[in-house]
Amino acid sequence: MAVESKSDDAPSQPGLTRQALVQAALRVLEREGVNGLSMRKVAAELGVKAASLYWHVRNKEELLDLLTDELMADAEAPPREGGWREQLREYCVRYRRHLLGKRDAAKVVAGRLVPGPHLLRLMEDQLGRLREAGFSDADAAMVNYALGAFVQGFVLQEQGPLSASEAMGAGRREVATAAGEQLRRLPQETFPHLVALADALTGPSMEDRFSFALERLLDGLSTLLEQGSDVRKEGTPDE
Amino acid sequence: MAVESKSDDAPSQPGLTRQALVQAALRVLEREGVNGLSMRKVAAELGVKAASLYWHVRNKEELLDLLTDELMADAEAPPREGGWREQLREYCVRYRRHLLGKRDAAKVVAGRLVPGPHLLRLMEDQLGRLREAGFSDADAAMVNYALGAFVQGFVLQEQGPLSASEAMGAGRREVATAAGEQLRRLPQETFPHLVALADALTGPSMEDRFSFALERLLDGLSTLLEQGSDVRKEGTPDE
DNA sequence: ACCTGAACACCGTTCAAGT
DNA sequence: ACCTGAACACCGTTCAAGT
Repeated sequence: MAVESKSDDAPSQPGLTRQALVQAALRVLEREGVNGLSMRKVAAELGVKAASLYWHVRNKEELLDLLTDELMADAEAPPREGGWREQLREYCVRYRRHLLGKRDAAKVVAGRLVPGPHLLRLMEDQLGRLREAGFSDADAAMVNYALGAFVQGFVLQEQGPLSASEAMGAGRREVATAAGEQLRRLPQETFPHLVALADALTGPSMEDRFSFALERLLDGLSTLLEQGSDVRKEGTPDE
Repeated sequence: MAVESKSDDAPSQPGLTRQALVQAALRVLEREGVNGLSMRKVAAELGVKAASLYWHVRNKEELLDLLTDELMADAEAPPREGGWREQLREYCVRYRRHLLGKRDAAKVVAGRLVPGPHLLRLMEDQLGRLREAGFSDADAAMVNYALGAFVQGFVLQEQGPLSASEAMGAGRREVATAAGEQLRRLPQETFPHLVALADALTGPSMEDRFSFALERLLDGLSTLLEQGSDVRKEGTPDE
């Protein structure tokens, strides 16, 4: 029963830690992108063989879960200044910038709902502000989810290559104007709107598109708050 | 110079077509999911070796681009009934259902902006309705993009495993209530809101979350339409 | 308890060679 | 023009074996 007979003086904790794995994964991600992020490379980054990782982590999925939370480690909540609208806007703008700042972050995070400790910290803060703003508990929870999904979904489009196969080789602007050309060349009779709106469709930057959608969403939340959150009923739209 | 000397009576076009590749890819996707979708399996599905595919397609990315459009082939625009709001709502609801109906569709489509012919058809239709509803050209284009990104982003969360590593083995409801338990167990002092809103956060179904976000967005579009689309200015929020 | 060697069953892609 | 064989350089994961 004397299981702990190892009387080494130095703690000499196992060379590998879950934390170390995640940090290594983070470096590999930054250096090689999500497609280059392999268990073998993470192991190599730690001077160890791939099989070793499986002692600390069930599989790659679990490592990606941990990595997802680590990506949120240095995300910051906005200052508590201005109304709820400014604060929520800043939340989304910062979250977007944060994801854009880490290579392929959206692709790692997307569709991964596991809330790690770092994300919980941010949720706690945002939920507090939503309740203070007057949102009901149910609405606050919904808004919190909606904003997260919104930003993640948006950045995912933004971070993926614009035109897939021809991502490298041409700048974003060039690809966009080329797409505009293509739309304008469509047959007028069957695609009148696409032809007419070619510029409007391909002109705006990702930043523009994000702001647009964000302001619409915030307007929608304004409406919700004005109505009082329990007056609303399904099936009674405005027409 | 007599290049076409093949005088076979039957057209006997090359056994492989891009169309055939895409159809095979679609079947593999449905059968094995996005993780099982490999060039080798697609080739096998066609009774051919993997190397052959590269005659018809630059690489896997290009095949995925084609597949993305094929996934939209049987998507249907909603009936032209009711106001713009009902129609846009139906658009989003149907798009979501359509993606949910095809295995891992969101994961294939997500972040792939290349608009193929099938998507163009839908865009043309939706842009027409947006203009009729009174949206400016610039706004119509933005709304079209925003709705697409919104639904895709949402379904991506929905289609991915709820809790990553433990996706299989427990139903969605079970995982959710377990998550609720976990939230309720957090330290009250540091996470008062998470504890208080544990039910509100984990209770609602994905359907509920989608509807909520969608109605908020539609409310925001209402506001835009009422204001007149060029009155709005940046930097003059409601406080 | 923690790490390795070696293997298994896969990948995407290229390219000379066949027809 | 279209397809194959064979190879290259990888994957994630398992598991007996080492220490």
